[in-house]
Amino acid sequence: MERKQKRTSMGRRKIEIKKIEKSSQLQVTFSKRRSGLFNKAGELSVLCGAQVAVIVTSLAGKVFAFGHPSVDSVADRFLAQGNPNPTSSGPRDAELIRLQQMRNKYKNAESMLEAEKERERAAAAAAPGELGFWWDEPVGHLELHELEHYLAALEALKTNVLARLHEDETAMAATVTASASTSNLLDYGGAMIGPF
Amino acid sequence: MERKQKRTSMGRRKIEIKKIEKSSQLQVTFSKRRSGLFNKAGELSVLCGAQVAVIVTSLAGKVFAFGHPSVDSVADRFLAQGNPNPTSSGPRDAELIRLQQMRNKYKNAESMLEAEKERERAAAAAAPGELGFWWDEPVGHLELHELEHYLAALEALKTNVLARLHEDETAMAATVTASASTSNLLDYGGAMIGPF
DNA sequence: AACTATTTATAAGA
DNA sequence: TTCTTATAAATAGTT
Repeated sequence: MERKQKRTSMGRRKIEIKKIEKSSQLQVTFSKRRSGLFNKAGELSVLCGAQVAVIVTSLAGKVFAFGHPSVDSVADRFLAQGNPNPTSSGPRDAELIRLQQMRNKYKNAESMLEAEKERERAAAAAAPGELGFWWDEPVGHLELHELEHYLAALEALKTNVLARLHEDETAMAATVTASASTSNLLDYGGAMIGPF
Repeated sequence: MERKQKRTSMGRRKIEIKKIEKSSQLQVTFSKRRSGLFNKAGELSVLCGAQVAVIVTSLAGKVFAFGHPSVDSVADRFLAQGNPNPTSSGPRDAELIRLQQMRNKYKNAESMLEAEKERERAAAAAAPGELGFWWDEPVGHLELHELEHYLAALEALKTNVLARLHEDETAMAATVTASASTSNLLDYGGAMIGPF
C-alpha cells in the first residue's frame, strides 16, 4: 500500500551506555528496555527450558519481577519429593519445615492472584513439554523497608550459591579465566565466573 | 577491503519461540542468549540507574545469577538505616535481626569471593554516580535440593510482593488491564500486572 | 502510543 | 567454542 507520510524519523541512533540524565527520556527507555528484558528472559526460558527470574527496581522505587516457571508449582514439586515426612528431624528437614511455613504464610496472600494463576495454568497446559509458566509480578511504591525482603531473598540465594561453590572449589578455579575472557559483561566492570 | 570468501551463510533466520529439541543447538542458544540477557540487564541498570537481578537455571541444573548493584552493598545500606538498634523488639525488628543473622552466616562463605568483589569495587569507584556494581555468580551442578534455597528466596520475595500488593489492592486493580494489553509477554502465556 | 531508520542481537554454518 | 555473515529484532529519536 502507498505511504502518505514523508519519512519522519532519523531512525535509531547509537547511544553510550551511561546514565540517562533527562528524566523523561530515562522513563521511556526504562519502560522499553524493561519490556525487552522480560521478553528476552521469556524467550530464553521457552527456547532452552530454563528457569528464569528477573527482578528490576527503578530509580523511583518501583519493583517488577518476572519468572518461569511459577515459583509455586516448582516449590510444590520439590517439597513433595524432598520432604515426605515434615516431622522427622535433621538439618535438611528443619530447612524444609521452615520452607513449608514460609509457603503457608505466603498462601494467605496468594488468593488474590488466583485468577491470574489459573490463566497461567491454562496456558501452561496448552504447551506440551512444559511444566508451568511464568509469574510476572509488579510491586507498587517500594520503600526502603520493602527492599529488605528483596535483599533477604537474594542474600539467601547467594548464601547457598557460595556454599555450593565452596564444595566445588577446584572445578570453579579452572573455569573462571576462560569465561571471564569472553564475557562482554566486563565492559561494564562486572566479573563473570563460570559456567561449569 | 576485499573479501576472499564467498558468501557462506544464509544469515540469521527467524525461529519459533518453542523448546529447541536438538541438544547441541540448545546449548549454544542458551549460552548466547544468556549472555545477551545479562548484557541487556546491565545496560538497563546503567542507563536507568535501576537495580537489576537475574537468575537463570539451565535444564542441566547450572545456575547463573547476575545483579546490580552488589547485594552486599545495598543490604548494608538498608540494614544500617532501617535497624539502628537490633535489640529493640517488634515485628519489624525481629525481621531485621533474622536478616542480620542471615548475613552473618553468609559472610563466612563470602571470603572466597573477596578478590572478585574487590575488583568489582574498583570498577564501581571508576564510575561516578554509581554506588556499586554487579555480581555475577555461577553455581555448579545444582541438584534438586539446592534448588530449594533458590525457591525459598523467590518465595520470600513473593511473600513480600503479595503482601505489598494487598495494601495497594485498589491501585493495582486499575492497572492490571492496561499493562497486560500492551505486554508482548502474553505471547508466551504470561500475565503481566502493573506498573503502578 | 506509532513510526522508521538504524543499531544490536543472533541463527546458521565453517 | 569462536568467527563470520546475513537477517531478524530491539530500540532511539520523532511525531
